[in-house]
Amino acid sequence: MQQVADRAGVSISTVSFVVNGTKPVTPETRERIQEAIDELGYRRNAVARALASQRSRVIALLFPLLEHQLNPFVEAAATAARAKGYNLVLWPIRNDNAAAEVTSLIKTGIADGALLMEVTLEDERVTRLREAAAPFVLIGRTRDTEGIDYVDIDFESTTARALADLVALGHREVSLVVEDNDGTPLSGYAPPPRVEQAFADAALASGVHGFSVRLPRGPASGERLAEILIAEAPRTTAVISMHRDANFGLTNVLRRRGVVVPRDLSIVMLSAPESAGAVLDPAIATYAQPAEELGRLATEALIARLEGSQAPPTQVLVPCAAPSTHASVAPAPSGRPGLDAFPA
Amino acid sequence: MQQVADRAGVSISTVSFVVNGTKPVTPETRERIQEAIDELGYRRNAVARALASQRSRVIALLFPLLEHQLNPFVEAAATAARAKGYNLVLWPIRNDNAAAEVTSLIKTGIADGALLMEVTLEDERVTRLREAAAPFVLIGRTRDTEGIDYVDIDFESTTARALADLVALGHREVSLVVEDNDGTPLSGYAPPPRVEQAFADAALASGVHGFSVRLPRGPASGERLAEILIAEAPRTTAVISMHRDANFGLTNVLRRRGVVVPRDLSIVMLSAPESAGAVLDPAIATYAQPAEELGRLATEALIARLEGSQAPPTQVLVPCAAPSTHASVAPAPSGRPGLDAFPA
DNA sequence: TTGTACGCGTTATCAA
DNA sequence: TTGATAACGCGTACAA
Repeated sequence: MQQVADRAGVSISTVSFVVNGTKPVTPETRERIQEAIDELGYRRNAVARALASQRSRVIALLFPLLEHQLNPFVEAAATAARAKGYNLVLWPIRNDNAAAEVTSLIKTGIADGALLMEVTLEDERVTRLREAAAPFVLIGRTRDTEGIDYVDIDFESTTARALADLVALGHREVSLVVEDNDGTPLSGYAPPPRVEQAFADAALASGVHGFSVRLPRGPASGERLAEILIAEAPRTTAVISMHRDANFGLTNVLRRRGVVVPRDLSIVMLSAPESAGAVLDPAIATYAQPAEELGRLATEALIARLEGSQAPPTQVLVPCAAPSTHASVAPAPSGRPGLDAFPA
Repeated sequence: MQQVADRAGVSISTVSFVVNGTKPVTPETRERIQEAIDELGYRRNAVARALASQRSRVIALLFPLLEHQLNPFVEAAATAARAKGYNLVLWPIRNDNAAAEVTSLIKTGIADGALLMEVTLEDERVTRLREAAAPFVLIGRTRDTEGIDYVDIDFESTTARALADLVALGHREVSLVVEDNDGTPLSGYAPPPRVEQAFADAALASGVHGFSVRLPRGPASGERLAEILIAEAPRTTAVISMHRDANFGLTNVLRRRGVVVPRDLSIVMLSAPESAGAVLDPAIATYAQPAEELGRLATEALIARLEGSQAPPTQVLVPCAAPSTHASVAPAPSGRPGLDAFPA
């Protein structure tokens, strides 16, 4: 602030008046000050402001820990942070001006570091945080993870595990469905291709015939998936799904045609909330995403950095948990006709 | 801090050493200081600490605004707050020590005010915030709302509306299912009884025969509901559901018995996320809870108070939105046999 | 082991 | 309309 004042040839209070609009200032001096601010990239310090004004400008969102209403990841992160004397502030960020958002976050002193959700392969927020020299931890991974702290779901091992579990039951024709984020704001989101690749690798390694489908989000994709399987992979005896909305439509169509899950077709879900499969009939076996664990690990890793840890990057992959129900999984039916043989 | 120091007969820095464990202090003096702290209820000011130590101890959780991963209410609140220069910090709170939590929140200067989620009829957080003289806004309502700012769902009008919509289609035997939170941490949660009451009133007023069921959470409740309806209210031609988990089981059982939705039975959901009904087959008509609007309104009301507004309390009730699909609703079937007449 | 005093970056009061 | 300066509440060299 003093630097701005010097540069504009005014006193520090005048700068304050301009920044806050507290008192009238001549247009000319206001302009000079604004220039100085821009040139220096000055941002008022939120902490000092809070101390001087006796107002933090922070709103607390009190939520009872008993009922899991919030995203479990967020909840775990908030809890882990508080356990270590930190607070978690929500920072919604529009991708189109990640730059400004991130620098302001750090320069104003609001936060010491950041946790990044929904990381894409090339994530601008990462660039900005690095420039700002602010510690951060990714939930997910960028393409280049050199020297970066992250925690992510171990899609590779989870996919291999899911396939292996099916293979152990005699399945030899397995289909995979993932979400297609192309053309959406989430394009560049890594998990779907990662799982596709892992699926292809694991299928090859275990001599399974793998069939892979990408479908956009939305409930319509379930029925579409059924059609595709019937037309293009009718010998499929098991479906691995990492698609939020496909399962309902899929099971509905199958049921109408007389395909019985799991007798005729096994279905498992990958990396979904634990509760996602429970509502279906039969309950879908779900390799549940370790949301709480990721939230906790990420937060703890970040706090370690904030407290000066110079340890090598935390790069943790957590596999999804094994299904708690197996109602949707059965041994591969021998001699089952192709799905296309069931009545339409 | 000075007061603590005086009372303990030491200097202010010694107090700091004790509070932070920065330097060794004789056990005796430490004890004297601790006593003074307790007696005075001293809590170190987080803002001053942040300024002096150059560390805010705040972690930012960066989430892209594009993908609605978080609770829509929370997201809307965070966004509305930032639009007005405030930040939203997540404050998970255990009901069993709401007192300590809330006072520490305010006394440490971390937050200027609070938003309360999952409000119960007698909510200790409210008592504490009042004592602390901190502005707050409820999402929901306590029993006594005298002078309290709140925004809530208008369960009364939404329930009446839902019933009226069914009545207009000729339904005269309607059943309601709500969640039973008795014996759970959420006991004392107001919405279920409110809706029951509104349902009873509206049924009476419109000459409808209303049947009402309470069931605990969990997927098992859907099948239980079906059994109950078949046994106790077989003439029901429409179900109003404000139960998170009941619909899947209900439709599954009905389908197995040959009951066709909506031909034989109409189903609507009350106060659920907009997407909740879309996954079923047919999609369940949903009176969607106005989560974003509540988040925004609550935040704006709180900020108004923080900025000194002396206006009378904001007490807003927002009805749920009309369903965007009606696939699960049809005119009441005339001459349909009782549900108990369908094959088991 | 304890105390003194300065600095953190603002806001706000009062004077000019 | 602008400037000087005292808070704001704490951390921490440095001194004792």
